[in-house]
Amino acid sequence: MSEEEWTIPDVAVAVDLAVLTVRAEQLQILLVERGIEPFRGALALPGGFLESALEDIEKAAFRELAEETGLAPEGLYLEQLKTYGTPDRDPRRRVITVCYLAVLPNLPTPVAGGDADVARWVPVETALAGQLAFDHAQIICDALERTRSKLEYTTLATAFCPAEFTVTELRRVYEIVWGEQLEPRNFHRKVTGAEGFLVPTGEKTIRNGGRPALLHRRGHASLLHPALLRSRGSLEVTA
Amino acid sequence: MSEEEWTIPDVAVAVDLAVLTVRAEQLQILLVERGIEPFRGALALPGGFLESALEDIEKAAFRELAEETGLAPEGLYLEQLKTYGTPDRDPRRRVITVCYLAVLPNLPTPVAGGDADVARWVPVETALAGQLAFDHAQIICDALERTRSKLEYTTLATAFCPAEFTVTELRRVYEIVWGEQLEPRNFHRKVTGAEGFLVPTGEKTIRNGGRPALLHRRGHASLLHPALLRSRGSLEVTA
DNA sequence: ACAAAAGTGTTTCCGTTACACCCATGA
DNA sequence: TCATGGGTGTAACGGAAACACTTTTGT
Repeated sequence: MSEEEWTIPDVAVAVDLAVLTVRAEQLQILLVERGIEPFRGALALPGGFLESALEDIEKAAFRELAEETGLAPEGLYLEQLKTYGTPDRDPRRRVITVCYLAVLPNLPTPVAGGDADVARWVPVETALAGQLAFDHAQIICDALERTRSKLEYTTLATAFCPAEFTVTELRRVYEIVWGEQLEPRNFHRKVTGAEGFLVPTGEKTIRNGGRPALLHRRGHASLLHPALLRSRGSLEVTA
Repeated sequence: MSEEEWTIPDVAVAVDLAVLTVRAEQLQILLVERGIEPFRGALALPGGFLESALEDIEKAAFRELAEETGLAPEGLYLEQLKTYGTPDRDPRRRVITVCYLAVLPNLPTPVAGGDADVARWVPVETALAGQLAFDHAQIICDALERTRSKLEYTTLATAFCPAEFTVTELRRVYEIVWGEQLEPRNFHRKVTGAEGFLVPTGEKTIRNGGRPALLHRRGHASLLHPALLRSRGSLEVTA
């Protein structure tokens, strides 16, 4: 913090959200269609400016999420992703936006409620292929890489699942987010053997057909050790 | 980005720096002594407000670093750490600060030059034991954990070293940052075998006494795979 | 010759990979 | 009884940990 305190530049602070879920066997992201310029008609991340000079940033993220989606934090995972502040990222004025990454289970209530303009789920692949507002394509890429990476060394994958889920459903999350197949046997051994990852409920489900599968809840662990690594065909630089 | 664009709350945007280096066999951090209230006399991270509404955040980080330390980016590593914006973190007004993590080699020029008030290197342990301004203790903890973690799966450790260094010097970086001893033989095999981590210069040095050691430069790789993991006695939650 | 630090070989251990088969249910 | 998905055992492989000895310099 500098000692001098002259003029405070006129900078607007916003919060944007990259909300991910797995729906219809695809990784999808929550996007809104912009109703005004710039980028009118383009898809954008849900978000908005701080409501007051006293609103906490993370609280603002929760608020925006609730406003845009009508979602209460039921099994919600939220973490700060990164702050984007290139001077020209918004043509109207200087805006820096603190972005959050959120992960939700697939919701029975699609995205109703709230004052949601036109918030809707879009497959990530589709989103990145089209025109996105501002630098939101970059933000989505960063959110994607963060998510893929966190699946390796944390228990984040369970945030994509409902409160009770089967090992196979969890494996599908990994496969869909990473875009690669995993050995069912090895995956099963790994996740059931990892201390604090899963807690068997004792119940069974036949919702996927075939032999009934044991149901599990998330365990208390948030870190996974040793990690569950994806095959290194896709070694990109994040650092 | 929200559709509404009413009043923009009056929020000041600052940049703070957690600058780390290894000096005197210790992990040290660059701190300044505050000359004004609040927290007058306390140690704080170097940083300051954006200079204009058009200054890029990362550029501001570089500028503050140069101003406070007189350092030109010579082998400098800089990455965004996290943004801190609790409403009450600064008693004067609402300030959100985008924090950066920087890593430097041990400098011959301690921290002279510039308009540095009283910027000086402080062992991290000492810093955390004392009174720090604002939420800077938390920021330093986050910087520490990020650094320790990045040593595992990236080549960040070389940023602590001068342009040319020995394998043992690199190992000392790991040992000091992680606070644990490493097997010299296994470490040597690992880092010399890792594709793109080190490039032998062919030169030797006797600066550490004993048998002359081969000198190396940083290689092109920024990711380390497989990772070089610390022993899991200290499993803390970051997620 | 000796002290000091750098460099090398090998065995053991643990976790992952790559396999094929049996089990429990609904149709 | 068959189709569908769930669950298990094991051998081979690869990287990491744990170990002691040789090499090259200065003194």
